[in-house]
Amino acid sequence: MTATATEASAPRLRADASRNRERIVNAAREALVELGPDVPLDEIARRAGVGNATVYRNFADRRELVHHVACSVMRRVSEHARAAMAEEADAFQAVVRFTLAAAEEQISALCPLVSEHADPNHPELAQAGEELTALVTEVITRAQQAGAFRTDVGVGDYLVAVTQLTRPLPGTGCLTAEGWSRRHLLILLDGMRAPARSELPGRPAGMEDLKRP
Amino acid sequence: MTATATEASAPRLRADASRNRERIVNAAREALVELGPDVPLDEIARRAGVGNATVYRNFADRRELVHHVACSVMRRVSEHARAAMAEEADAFQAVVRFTLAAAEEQISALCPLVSEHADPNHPELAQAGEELTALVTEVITRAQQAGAFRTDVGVGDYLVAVTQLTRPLPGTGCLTAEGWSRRHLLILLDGMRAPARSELPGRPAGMEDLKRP
Amino acid sequence: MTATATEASAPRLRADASRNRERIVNAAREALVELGPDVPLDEIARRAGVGNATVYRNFADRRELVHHVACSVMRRVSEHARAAMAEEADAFQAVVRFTLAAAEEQISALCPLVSEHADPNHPELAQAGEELTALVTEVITRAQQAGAFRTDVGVGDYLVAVTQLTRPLPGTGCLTAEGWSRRHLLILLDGMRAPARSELPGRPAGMEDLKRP
Amino acid sequence: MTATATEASAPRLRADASRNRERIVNAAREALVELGPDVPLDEIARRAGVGNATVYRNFADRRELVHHVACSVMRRVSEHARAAMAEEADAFQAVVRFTLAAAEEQISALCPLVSEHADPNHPELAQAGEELTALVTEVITRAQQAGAFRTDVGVGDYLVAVTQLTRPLPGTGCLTAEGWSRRHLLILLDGMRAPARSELPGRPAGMEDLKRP
DNA sequence: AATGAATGAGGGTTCATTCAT
DNA sequence: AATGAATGAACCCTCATTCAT
Repeated sequence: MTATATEASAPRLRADASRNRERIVNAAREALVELGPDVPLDEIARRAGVGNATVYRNFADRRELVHHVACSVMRRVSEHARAAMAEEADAFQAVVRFTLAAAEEQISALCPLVSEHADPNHPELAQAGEELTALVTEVITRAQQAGAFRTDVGVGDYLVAVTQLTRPLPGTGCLTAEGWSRRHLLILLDGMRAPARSELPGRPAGMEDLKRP
Repeated sequence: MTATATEASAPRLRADASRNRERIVNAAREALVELGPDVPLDEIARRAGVGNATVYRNFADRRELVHHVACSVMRRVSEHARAAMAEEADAFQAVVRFTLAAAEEQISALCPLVSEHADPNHPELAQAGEELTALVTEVITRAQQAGAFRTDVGVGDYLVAVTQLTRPLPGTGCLTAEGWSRRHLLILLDGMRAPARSELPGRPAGMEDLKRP
Repeated sequence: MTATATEASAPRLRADASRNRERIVNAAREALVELGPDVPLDEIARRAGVGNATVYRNFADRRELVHHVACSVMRRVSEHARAAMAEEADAFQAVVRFTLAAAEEQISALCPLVSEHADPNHPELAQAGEELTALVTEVITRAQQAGAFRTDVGVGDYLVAVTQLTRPLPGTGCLTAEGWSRRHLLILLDGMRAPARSELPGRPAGMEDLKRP
Repeated sequence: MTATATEASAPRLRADASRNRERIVNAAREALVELGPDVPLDEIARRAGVGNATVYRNFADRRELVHHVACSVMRRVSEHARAAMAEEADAFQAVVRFTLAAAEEQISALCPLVSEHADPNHPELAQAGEELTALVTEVITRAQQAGAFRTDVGVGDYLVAVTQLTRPLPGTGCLTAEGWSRRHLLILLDGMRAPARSELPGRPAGMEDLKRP
């Protein structure tokens, strides 16, 4: 059994099983963004073109599925951060580019899911989060060091505000992301440019302020 | 006075019944903001300290309860708009004051409810919405005419962006409103000050762009 | 207190209370016939123009209300039996007349109620039933003794068959009684005339066969 | 064979699922006849030996279940009509045989269901009804043409009267069908024999008179 | 005495999850 | 391994009945 050898280390999936897994995660992302966090798992199975039990074979429960969807999105957004820093000469322009790219991934639509419907302490999710966090921090810090980004605005402020502005508009499918959110993000970023036009209450929020007890 | 007028049509409520009705609406607002639009009505009843059927006696179904919660909040926010215009000499400062006051009413938490869980065409709700809309438009327009507010930002832009920034942060109770949203709102408003610091794509969104087919 | 004297013996009702009682019984009969045995008591109260609790003040529960409705109808039908025998010379014609009169009282609509929703052993109901039974038996027996009514058909047969034919036609309000049931009753009665046109299985059913264990 | 054809459109049921479906329909027929049209679906599930949700998997709601029960019974009764005409030489005897056979299927118990608890316009139900109607009309018409059946009694009269006589006696399980209804049906049929023994008010009711607006 | 309001138990229905094929 | 079917828990809502005015 040559196959058995590899199975031991990381139970390597059969080709079709692996394909199913991916289709489920993609279907889940779409369905979650479109129908919200309470979308029936049967609906996800239907979109993926598999039986509902197959979802459970791959993901023990909803939390685990959400977990993988979140990891997947975070990794893609991290890529955007790397690309923005590598390819944009102007530090503030890198912030703008990254912000718009992240918005298109609808990363924010997944935030409600993570906190409520997945375990934020899971190592894999934590690691994807930390990597993303580090990259975002770098993007922002560079712009601040270039004197283009207000220093009374922290990375935590940036992340939460951007997330909020790109969340799907309530009673709609999710159309805002495509249509308006670009305008609103740019307005917000204008407000984040140095010099500051007003005095903010409280202190700049860092990443550590996002942790919840 | 004004309250009595609103409910004048009903044959006059008994003292205790009236108290219950109010407790239910208040419990509903809290629960809706805290647990989201799918909060079980039994939970609302529990918080209000009444049996579940009492909720149904007062409000035929979830839609009707949401309807009343929404009307109630809208009226209070309209009051804030009037006060801001009456008491603030500086036109932009009126925008700031109104924005922060509306945020504290958590009006944004109710938007998802109205669009999905109530009938936006109900006369009472429509009227409350129109009154609020007219007032917000006035607040913004005054600031624009004073040369303090970007003219490439419309009332629709303002409303959606502010709504988004004040929505309860997903997997949390709702704490963001109190804590951070003030900072984010002020940053956004800084981005809305004239002169514009960047060029926005698309056209300013007016109130009419909020209507959905 | 001249009034008090009479109250002692049989707690004589105040004029308005007595009127209410009667209105409730009448509303109940109508509602029961029209909407079926599961009609909400609130609907009966509404039709009677009283509060729902007034129904309970007069009748401890649904069973008791049904009880009184049944007694009331039975007494009226008994009157028809007496009148038919007194005023019809032909014995079979007395059967016909009584049958049609009873049908118009919709007595049959109430049978389902009595057996299921009231206590058939209650003295008052039992007595009304016995009186009615005795009268019907007399009507039938006279016709048999006159040689006009099949002797292989018993009073029990007659009662059940007539009851069935005059029950409200299922998915309708109750229209059959008025419209068609006259025709069907007359056809049935034609089948009951002597001489018999066929041989029936079993034995003639008497009143005693209606009792159920 | 015939059964398979009926359900041919569905992608093919698993053996156990098919068994369950049938058990549910049978349990439903029994329970509906015994407890009436308001029988809790949980009771039906209990009798069928399945969980309540299984009923919903097979039949979207009560209406759909009733629909299938009604179709099933109608088809069986149509068979009786065909058999009676094929095997009985005497035309009136065919009426008698068919009537008793239909009674044993307790078809009448289902009438209240169809009109109120199912969609009488559903194609499948409508077709089953039309087929049955045509067959019954033929059975009666043949007897009339043979001079054995009153011509002042229409098919509509026949159907309604027979239906009423075979309905389960109200506050009882349903025992009357087996026990007494045979006697009453035969008496009624005696009344329908030619020549007529009395003059009926109104006009003979045809099938078209059963339709309701 | 009579009312309007409050209640709790129960039915219909949906959905996450488990089981048998 | 993958599927379709089965399940029970939870929610919404109604109604008989009791309570406070």
